[in-house]
Amino acid sequence: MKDKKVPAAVIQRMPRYYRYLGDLLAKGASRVSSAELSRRMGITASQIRQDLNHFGGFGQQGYGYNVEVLYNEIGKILGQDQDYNVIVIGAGNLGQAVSKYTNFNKRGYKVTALFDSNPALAGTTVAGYPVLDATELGEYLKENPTDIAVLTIPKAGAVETAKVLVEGGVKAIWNFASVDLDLPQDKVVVVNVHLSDSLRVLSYKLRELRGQEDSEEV
Amino acid sequence: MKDKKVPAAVIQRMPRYYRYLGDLLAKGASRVSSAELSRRMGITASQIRQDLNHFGGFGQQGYGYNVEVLYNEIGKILGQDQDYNVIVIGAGNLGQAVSKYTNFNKRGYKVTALFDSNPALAGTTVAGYPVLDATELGEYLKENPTDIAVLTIPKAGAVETAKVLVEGGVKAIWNFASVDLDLPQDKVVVVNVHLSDSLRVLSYKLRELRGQEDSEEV
DNA sequence: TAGATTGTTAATCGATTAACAATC
DNA sequence: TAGATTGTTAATCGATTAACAATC
Repeated sequence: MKDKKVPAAVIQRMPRYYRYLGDLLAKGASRVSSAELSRRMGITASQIRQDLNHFGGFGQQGYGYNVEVLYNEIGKILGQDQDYNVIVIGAGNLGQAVSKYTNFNKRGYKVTALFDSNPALAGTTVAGYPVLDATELGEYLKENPTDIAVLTIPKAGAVETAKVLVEGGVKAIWNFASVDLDLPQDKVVVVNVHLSDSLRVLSYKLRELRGQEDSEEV
Repeated sequence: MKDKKVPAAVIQRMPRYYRYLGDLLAKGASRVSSAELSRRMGITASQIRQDLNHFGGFGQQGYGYNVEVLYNEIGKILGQDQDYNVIVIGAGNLGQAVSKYTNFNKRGYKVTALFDSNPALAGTTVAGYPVLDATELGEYLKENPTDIAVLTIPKAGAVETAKVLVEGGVKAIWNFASVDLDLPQDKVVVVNVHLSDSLRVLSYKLRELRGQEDSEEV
């Protein structure tokens, strides 16, 4: 039951715990030990216990963890017990895919509108959500408090648009643009999904793997 | 010019260096010091030099780094000097978005086909690429050597499909399915893009930010 | 040559793992 | 009660930062 700042590495692992516990729950498991979870997830039991204890003592000596309780507790930690108003900036391929992503809409993330700078798209709908003109963004945010914005526009306009979002009171940006936004940390949180970075890491690893294969062929 | 295994954290940072150097190059900068890059990127100059020296001594004392040389060197490290045959598994929203993603097709990643388990989609095309029936995957791979597969199907079928990919000689999987694949590391490399995990981290941070705001309002 | 900046070694910091007393 | 397993402290490991000699 500590309260120091939780390390980023720990936070990154929480959704993975959440997934594995969800799977166990779906299987009807009622309890799980850190040792059992360790085997399934391929990380040490020690790390699991350390990680969880950043947030509280959810287990019980001699018993382990109640799967449902732990699942729900982690859900709360990850804000899965709340609803969010979401707008999607950019009605291109990626913006549309995110808007339509069903798992996304199911779980409390409520898309209210998309925005695009292409005037031809304004007035259309995507998966039933209205597409508005990008110039209306600031005005829209005044009337429609929004928790999360998904940025799926090219990097050229991303930094500028992000400022409008922050001024409009958006508190969280899910950034798919290939650029680092550099916004005031006390006003807004950002999580980057740099797909091209990710693909380059994959390409690095692929080359590395092939290098190993070659050296074994001697 | 060492050759120990490069830490994962370093590899994750390489694409970011690559982006910043690309920007500098576009601006016409010919040289850059680690101190200058440090200021721009918000990380220490020491870390930059340490990171780069995992791969080689690309700089010159008293001068710094030649932007173009360093950009190209990192490009090689990240496999950006090669072409890749790519297939996309799942012709849903995400699969289509990835297939159409222009930045992706521009840079040596050549989509050859999509696969979908929905027979209604087989025979159609997405952005000019043929959509084939998922049952043809194994056969296709025999005749069409493929470097990279992009997995954009629901987690239910992902593990099974991944096995077919590995058997078919695919060496790299870009995994968008919300599941950990657990494949033989000497046969295939995997990079995960767990979007729902990413969104949960954003939700965690949002809650954290709001908690700070509240405590300041006292 | 003098100044600048790297490459690399050494020091520090933080994260992971191990160990074990507490306790269900 | 005896066995199991947590929560937590201590030990280890690895990554980041600092310092500086090498050198362009």
